[in-house]
Amino acid sequence: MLRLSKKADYALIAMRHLAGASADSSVSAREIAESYGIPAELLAKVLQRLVRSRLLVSVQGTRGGYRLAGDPRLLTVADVIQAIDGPVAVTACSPDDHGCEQYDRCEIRDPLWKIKSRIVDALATVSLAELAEPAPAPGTPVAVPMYVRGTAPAPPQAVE
Amino acid sequence: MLRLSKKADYALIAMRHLAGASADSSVSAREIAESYGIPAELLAKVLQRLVRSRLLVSVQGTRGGYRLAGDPRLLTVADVIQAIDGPVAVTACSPDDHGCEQYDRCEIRDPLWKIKSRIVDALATVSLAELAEPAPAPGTPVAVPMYVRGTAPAPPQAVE
DNA sequence: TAATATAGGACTTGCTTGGTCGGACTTGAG
DNA sequence: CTCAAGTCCGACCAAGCAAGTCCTATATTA
Repeated sequence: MLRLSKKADYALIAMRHLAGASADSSVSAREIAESYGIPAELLAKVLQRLVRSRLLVSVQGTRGGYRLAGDPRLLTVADVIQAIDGPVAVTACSPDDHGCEQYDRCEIRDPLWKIKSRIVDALATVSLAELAEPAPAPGTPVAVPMYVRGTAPAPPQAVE
Repeated sequence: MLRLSKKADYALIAMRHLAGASADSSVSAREIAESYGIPAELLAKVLQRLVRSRLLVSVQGTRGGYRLAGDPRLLTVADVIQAIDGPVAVTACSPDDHGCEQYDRCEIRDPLWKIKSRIVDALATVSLAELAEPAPAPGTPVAVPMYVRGTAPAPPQAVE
């Protein structure tokens, strides 16, 4: 599995949309919802959470809406996902919180935590700017290392 | 989130345990379950699934149990997780199956698929052998690229 | 044959997720 | 000042899924 939640999907779609919009106009939740066929009330709640996480700023009142809170080249997919779904965690336990029956007997924590940090890394290396223009011309400087492009031949095993 | 299921946890714990056991003796489900405080019936079903996926072989009857089906250096965490939770998928849709309302409007698929393949990659580069000996002596040859060790700083290169 | 394994389907339960509703607050226009 | 459009935000509901239990069948050994 490892599927991310629909709310996270919606958040990414909206953030990408806003990354494409001009930086000083605000777009309403309803407008975005209609563009992509997303339940408006739900998207609203998602956007509110993004505001609370300081990824968006909201403009209240008539003709209000949302705007990115920062440079789309610096906001990453990881930021969005963590704002919605909470911190990425592969295991039930973390260095602080041993929320697991077999914590003391467990021998697989450490390697899994390493894997987790590689996953966070994968999420953090894709910026919203990249989402907004999915086919960057070769040589376009996008504040991100290049190994993210080049769809990883997914080594030995059957990926599916 | 991105949390993996408890069944997958149990599977990894069991597989690691078996990777540590001698290769020609079989270990029963109950034995493993008791070692780690895992519900026996549940673990049994997990192990059965691993047999069906050809990661384990089972020995029936009294003093039966389970054995790894292959070299622990070649079996990876990705294999185990995919056997239990099904193919890793970050999005609801895949190149074949557009299982999503906003498939045609959606612009974030491709980058997310790239991220997915990076995640699979992270899972596939950790072998059961590595799980079994979490602190490999420097220089130990374990059929796996070395950038997986060296925890977090996430080396900005290589991958391929 | 008795004891101990795996194999596997059916079922319960509790939490999470997706989605809805209704009210409070903000702004802009008359 | 007041009203309407629109946003913010918490509470609520329902369906689905994951975790765990139970029960039966089958295989193997002593």
